[in-house]
Amino acid sequence: MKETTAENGRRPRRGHGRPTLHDVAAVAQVTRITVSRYLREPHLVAPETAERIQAAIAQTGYVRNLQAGQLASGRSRMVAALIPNVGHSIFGESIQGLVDGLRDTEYELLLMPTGYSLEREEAQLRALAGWGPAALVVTGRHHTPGALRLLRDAQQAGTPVVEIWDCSHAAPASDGAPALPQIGFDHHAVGRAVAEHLLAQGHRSLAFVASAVSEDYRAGDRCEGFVQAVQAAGAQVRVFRANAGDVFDAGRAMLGPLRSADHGRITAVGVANDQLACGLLLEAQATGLPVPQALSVVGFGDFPLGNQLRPRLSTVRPPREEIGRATARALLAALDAEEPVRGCELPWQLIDRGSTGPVG
Amino acid sequence: MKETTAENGRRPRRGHGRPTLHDVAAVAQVTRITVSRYLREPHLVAPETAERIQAAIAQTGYVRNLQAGQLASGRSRMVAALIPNVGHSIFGESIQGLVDGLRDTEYELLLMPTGYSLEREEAQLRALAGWGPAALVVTGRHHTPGALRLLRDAQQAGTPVVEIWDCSHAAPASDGAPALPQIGFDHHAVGRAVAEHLLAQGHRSLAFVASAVSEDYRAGDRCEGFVQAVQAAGAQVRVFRANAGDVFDAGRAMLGPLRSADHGRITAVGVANDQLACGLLLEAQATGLPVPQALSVVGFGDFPLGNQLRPRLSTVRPPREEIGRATARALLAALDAEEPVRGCELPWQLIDRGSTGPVG
DNA sequence: TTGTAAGCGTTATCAA
DNA sequence: TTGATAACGCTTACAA
Repeated sequence: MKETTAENGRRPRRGHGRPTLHDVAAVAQVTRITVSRYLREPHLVAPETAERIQAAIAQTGYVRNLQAGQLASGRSRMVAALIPNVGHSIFGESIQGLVDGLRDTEYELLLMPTGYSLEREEAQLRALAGWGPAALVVTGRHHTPGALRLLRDAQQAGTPVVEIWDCSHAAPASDGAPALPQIGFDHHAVGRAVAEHLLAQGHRSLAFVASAVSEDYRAGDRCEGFVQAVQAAGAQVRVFRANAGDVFDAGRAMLGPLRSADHGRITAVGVANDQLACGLLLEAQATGLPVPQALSVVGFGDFPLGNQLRPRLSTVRPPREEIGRATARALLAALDAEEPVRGCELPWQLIDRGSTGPVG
Repeated sequence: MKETTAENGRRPRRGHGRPTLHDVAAVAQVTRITVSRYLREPHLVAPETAERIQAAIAQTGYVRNLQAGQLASGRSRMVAALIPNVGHSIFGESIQGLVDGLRDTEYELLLMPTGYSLEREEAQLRALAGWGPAALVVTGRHHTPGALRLLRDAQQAGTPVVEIWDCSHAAPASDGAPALPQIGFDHHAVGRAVAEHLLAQGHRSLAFVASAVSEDYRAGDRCEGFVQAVQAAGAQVRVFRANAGDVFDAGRAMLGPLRSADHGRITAVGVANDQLACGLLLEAQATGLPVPQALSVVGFGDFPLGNQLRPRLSTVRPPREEIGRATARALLAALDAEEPVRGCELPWQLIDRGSTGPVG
């Protein structure tokens, strides 16, 4: 049975009624501080004492109160990560990497979905401030001015802060403040690479299918990079924006407009993500349009489905899981050294499969 | 500029050096408790005082320390949810529902992925105990004995606890303890319904493709229900287990064994999930096997892709998002009333599309 | 409507 | 190796 501070089994007016350090100390016949020390630095406690304390903990069913510990020490063990959509497979693997990297450390991961809304991100950050997280992870480099202020404040107070899934070589913010550390890759470069790959195959009239989620700024960067590379090469490019709703249906629905635009001259298309691209491929299949003979398609994300369709979808494989792992490593290092996070650029890969080919 | 407690700008030996209630109170020329009261119950503070406090908060840049508040009040505002795989679309929507349901309340959601491992679940619960969460959400009704003890202890201490994604009418645990409240549906019944649907179409030789994730007990329940219903009808049934690895490939790889088993007599198959089922459909498409003429296929999950293939995949639509919403509602009600969570069974739906048909 | 006193359960600091 | 003391920042109970 548990020994509780309260006389009867009911919950006391204050506190939770569960055993505290005090209860354990009483049973082990030492003082609270010795028990606390045993929990934090067992080697500083005499073996016999440690044994008594161990027994007392088991007997009382004591559970350490992390809240109180954090208040007293001023250190938090909570790493907060703000992710647009935790259910999205692409972020799911990064989260998995973060979780794996943080496992067996003293830190816990607090995940908050922002639903691709910068306003929600700011609100979450504000709520988070009261929890005093040990470190902050946000997605992307776009934030509201308020959110940016919160992030900078946290950083200046010594909290490691990092932006993931992005790595921009663009100029720093207009206010001259240094950019936050980033762990990810340059989406603009991805867009350029996709375009250059298609241009090298002889395509001169291209298109990009943008995401329906206008606040997916990373997809926006890829689109921009694509467009700039095409224009730099003196070729034609048009941008289409996918509809909201079922993403496969949205992809399917793009085929018609793509075919009829520019008098049917478009021969290659970059797509914001693999799901849209798969929709496009499925529709091409259904209507008998030969891919890549009539239209080359490149997606983004390397979702498993793309490799199942015929032709297989050419795509870009982002370092999905590695972003999470690298973030965990960088955070732990920063926490340990009491330094800012050291950001890094991670490699992505253009995978040329059956859905792309030379003009003709 | 910020007013800090510390004289210089550096971090003090203890504390975080940020403004506290005390600093705000000094500026507003009241005592701490009045500021605290203003934050919790503004209507109990005189309008003029409130105004001064408001200004003082803005001036100092004060952020409430939730940790300290929780320690003092003995109440936590953290709802913890243990989910097998946050990146899985099926759980993603439930999480979204939970988030939506908890938004604009005083509670925060702490998400922890367990990776379908019961051991990890127990470890997470143990770590969580030190945080004193306000409520606990776990996935499914299967837990290690240790985890079950932690859940029961929490429940008895007044913490709302709920199992989601399951709703079993099976007998309670062998130790006679009452089952934990559940919000979800009966997977056994889903398996039975799928089998009965196929039996009603005249199929007499059936199969079930089980998940490669053996710790997905809910898929196991569906399999069991399927098998029992077939056997109860006096028909034949075989169970195949999918390979690990790419889930589409695993589904594809099942077609051969399914066709060759039982001298090629199997005419209908239930599948653990839609991804496997889509793999099966893609392979049938690739090998020219007519579906449903030669083989009827029913999946589970109603993933968007199933509706894109031809024929469209028949499936079961689980109340994905509704589970999250209902959980949030039930938790808030339980927290409010200081009662155990009221579980509930949610409806699912068998969706008959093109991949199933009568024998022949 | 505001204030005083006394914690909440832990840890940092320094002394023994 | 152990302990006494004083925080950490906030809230409850009760008094004025």
